[in-house]
Formats: sequence, C-alpha cells, structure tokens
Amino acid sequence: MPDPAHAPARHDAHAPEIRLVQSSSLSTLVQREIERMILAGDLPAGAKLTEANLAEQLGVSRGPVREAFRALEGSGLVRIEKNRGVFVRQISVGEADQIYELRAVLDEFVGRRLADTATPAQVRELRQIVERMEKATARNDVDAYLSANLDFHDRMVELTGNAKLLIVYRRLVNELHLFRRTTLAQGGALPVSTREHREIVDRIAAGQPAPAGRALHDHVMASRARMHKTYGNGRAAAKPSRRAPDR
Amino acid sequence: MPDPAHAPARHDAHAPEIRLVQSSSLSTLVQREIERMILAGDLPAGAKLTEANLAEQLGVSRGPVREAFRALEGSGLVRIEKNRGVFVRQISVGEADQIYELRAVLDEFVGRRLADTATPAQVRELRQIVERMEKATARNDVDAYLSANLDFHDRMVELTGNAKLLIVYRRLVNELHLFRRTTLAQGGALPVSTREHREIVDRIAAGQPAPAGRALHDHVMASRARMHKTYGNGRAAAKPSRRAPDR
DNA sequence: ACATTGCAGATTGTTGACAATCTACATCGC
DNA sequence: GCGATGTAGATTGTCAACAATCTGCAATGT
Repeated sequence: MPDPAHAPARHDAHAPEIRLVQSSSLSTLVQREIERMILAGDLPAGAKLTEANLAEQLGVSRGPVREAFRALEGSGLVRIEKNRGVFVRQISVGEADQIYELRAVLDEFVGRRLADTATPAQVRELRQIVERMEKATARNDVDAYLSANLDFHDRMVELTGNAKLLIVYRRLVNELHLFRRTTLAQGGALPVSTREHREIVDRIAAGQPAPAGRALHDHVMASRARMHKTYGNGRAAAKPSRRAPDR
Repeated sequence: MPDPAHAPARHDAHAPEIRLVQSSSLSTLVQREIERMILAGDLPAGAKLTEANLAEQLGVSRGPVREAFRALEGSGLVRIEKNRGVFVRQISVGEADQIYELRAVLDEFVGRRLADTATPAQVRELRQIVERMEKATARNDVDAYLSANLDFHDRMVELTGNAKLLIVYRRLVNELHLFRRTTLAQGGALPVSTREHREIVDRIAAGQPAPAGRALHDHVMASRARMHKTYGNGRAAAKPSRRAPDR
C-alpha cells in the first residue's frame, strides 16, 4: 500500500484527469459536443448532420460519431432516417404541448415535495436564483433571465432528491429547447413570470405543499398558454387527447 | 402516377416488408433483440454483454452491436464502462423506490385525465383486461396476470393520447423490470391488486377525476410498499429525499 | 507463505475500406 | 417544352483489421 503522506497532493490533483480519461470515450465526447451545439442553437432544428463532416470537424473517425448519433436519438435530440441521414429534431406545437402537460405534472410534484422537505438553506438558495431573474428582468437581459430560469427549475428538481425524476425532467427540458427559440422571449412576459417564481418560493418556504404544487403547475401551464398564443390555433392543439388513439 | 387498379393487392401485400427494410438497420434490429432478451430475463441483471459474442450469435459485425449498446444505455437498460464492457443494469432498492414514486405521479395524472376523456368503448376495453386479470388470479397463473397487468397500465397511458408521456412511462416500466423478478409474484397479493384495478376502472367510468387519480396513485404506492416489505429496510430507503443533495 | 511484478490472452476503442443506397443533374424521347 | 430515364457523385451501412486497455495467472523475490 503506498504511503499517502508522500505525494497526496499530486495524486489528488491528477485524479480528475484520470477520471476524465477513464469515463470519456470518443463517442461520449462527441455526443456531448453535438448536444452542446444543438442546445446552443449552432445546429438549427431540422438541420442535417453529416457523419463525415462532423467526424472531420471533430478530428475523429466516423465510428464514434455514429455511436453518438444513436445515443442522441435516445435522448430525443435527433431523428435518424435509414440511408438518409440524421437530422436535428423538430418539435411540433402538438408535441411541445404534450411536453408542457407532462412538465406541469412533474413540477406540481416537485412543488409539493419541496414544501415538505426544503431546508432554510435550500430556500435561500432558490431565492438567490429568483433575485438573478429579477435583476435580469430589470435590465431586460433575456439571456440572463433564461439562464436563471433554467437553473431555478433544474435546481428545484434536483432538491427533491429523486435522481430518476431529474433525468426525465432534463430530457423534457432539452426537447423543449428544440421548439423554435423560446417562446418566452417574446411578448414581455418576463415580469409576470418572475412574479410567479417568487410566489412559488414563498409557498415552499411556508411549507404549503398543495399551494406550492399548484403554483408550479399553473406556472408551467402559463408558459404553455403563451406558446399557444404565439403559434398556431390554441384549441385544436391544446386538446389533442380528445381523439381516441388506436392501439 | 401509377394506376392503383392494376396491382394494388401485391403492392399492399409487400408494403410492410418495404417499410421493414426501410426502417430497420441492423443496429435497430440488434437493439430490439437485446432489449427483448433483457426484458425476458434471458440476460439476467448484472450480466456482461460481450460485443463479439452477441455479434456472432446474431450473425452481424461488431459495429451494429456497439451502436445498439449506445441506444440501450440511453433507455437505461445497460450500463457502459469504458474499456471494461457493457452490463445489464442493476436497479437498487433506492432507485426502484424513486421510479415507483415517479410512476405514482404519472399514473395519478393518467387516472384524472381518463376520468374526463374516456369513451364507453375505452372503458369496456379496460374492463376486458381486468377480466383477464381476474381469470388469471383464479387460476393462480402469475405469468398471465403480469401480462394483463402490463397491458392494463400501458393501455391506460396510451389512451391519454400523450405520446411523450407514453414514452417516458414505458421507459420507467422497463427499468422496473430490471428489479429482481417482479416483487408482485410473491406474497399472494394478486387478489388485492386485482380489486384495486377494478376500482380504478369504476372511478374512470364514473367520470370522477380526483378519485380515479387517487386510486391509481395509491395502487402504485401499494406496489412500492410491497417491494419495501419484501426487500430491505423500509424507512431508510423510503425517504431518501430527506437528505439534501449537493449541487 | 505472501505480496509484487511481468506477461499472455481476451476484450474494447478506433480507424479505414468496401458495398448499398440515395440525391441531383443531365440526357433522351415525346 | 416537359416528363421519364439513366448515370455520377455523395452519403450512409457494414465490415474487418489494428491499437490500446484490461484481467487473470504465473513467476519472482523477500
């Protein structure tokens, strides 16, 4: 057994690199990079991803790129058509509607749970994020606002302690990103949305599960309504579930 | 445009094959086959999947198998360790607990929604599945019961018309399959569970959203409780969310 | 006897080449 | 001029070979 007193600092210093090399195959790296490009908007929705191009651009062979494509298809970011290529997925209004519906259900649970379990320190942390939102709103800095908004919801889900929920939630949020660049930016809805966030934290801090859940549910549904107001015919798309699906 | 009167029958007869060849690359086929083997229990949880073995066994090269692995990792059925191999995932009690919690939330939504939207024909269909369960219970045919149980819940989610919810739900159910062969089989809980199913359908048929949702929620939580009773220390695993997760 | 080191076999990661398929354009016939 | 047909280029699907890494066992030294 090596003496830990001899060179512990070096060991600890290099541990992250070791972990990095151990965990990341080229496929994983490529996957993350493409994911970043898609979510950042570098690769617009519907764009075609050509294996050879990406491979050359990233300095790897086609194999890892293909594997990354398979993984990305699983997370819903790309669509693969055999012998035709892979494309950045396009989310229709109807699909976005379904995702919002799902998010509302999950977020309601998050609110109820946090109202029961959140510690004062956690509430304080959430309030700080809301303050970031308020400052961004005052400056009319949409990017900063969106970033804080993402952090707020992601952090809340994280605080529930349900790792599986976090995975599912993030996937949904990612897919929602594919919907034409954030419906929120339009319409000056920032002040309204910010107020909703503050109320959510208040309910959680007060330890009121049902109101906290309701506030979060309604908050998501308000985003959904904004989307329907901005695009498309609200009614038809808002209730696609009325049609009985076949087996 | 070709005249559809000339050879429509042949065209229609071969259309499925054409679709099959068009949609399915080897990767997809391999993926589905491995998924089937895992869910059927041919590949036990924790088993190591060797690329070369599977490739030879399925008569393909290693490439498609590797791609299938990436996709399967995304759906949570396998775990990939770099330079070590891929393994059928093992679900811990804690993880199963989180999945049950999530399922309860989703199923509650399903119940509420169906109580609002289900047509008489759909209710009839659900009742038929419940009858299958009752017959299986009478014969003490566990396999038939589990199959009907799966159909029941899957069909209900399908009837909500939310395709995204269906995808998420199926993924969760699949992962739950990885948990040591179905906790339900033990303990003679079949009659209890069957009664719960009948009540769920009754609430839906009566158009009572809140009770229907509650019945489904409690039904899932009862399964979760059975799991905790069968395995492990109920308390510690039942409330993993009390511990504040770090960022 | 025990731990450490080195080696051989097996397995995974990556690459480049070949075959099959698709897309777009040019050519041909009407 | 317009549509159909054929062909060339590009792109994807699959495969087999090479390099890197890991695992288990044997040899070695203390």
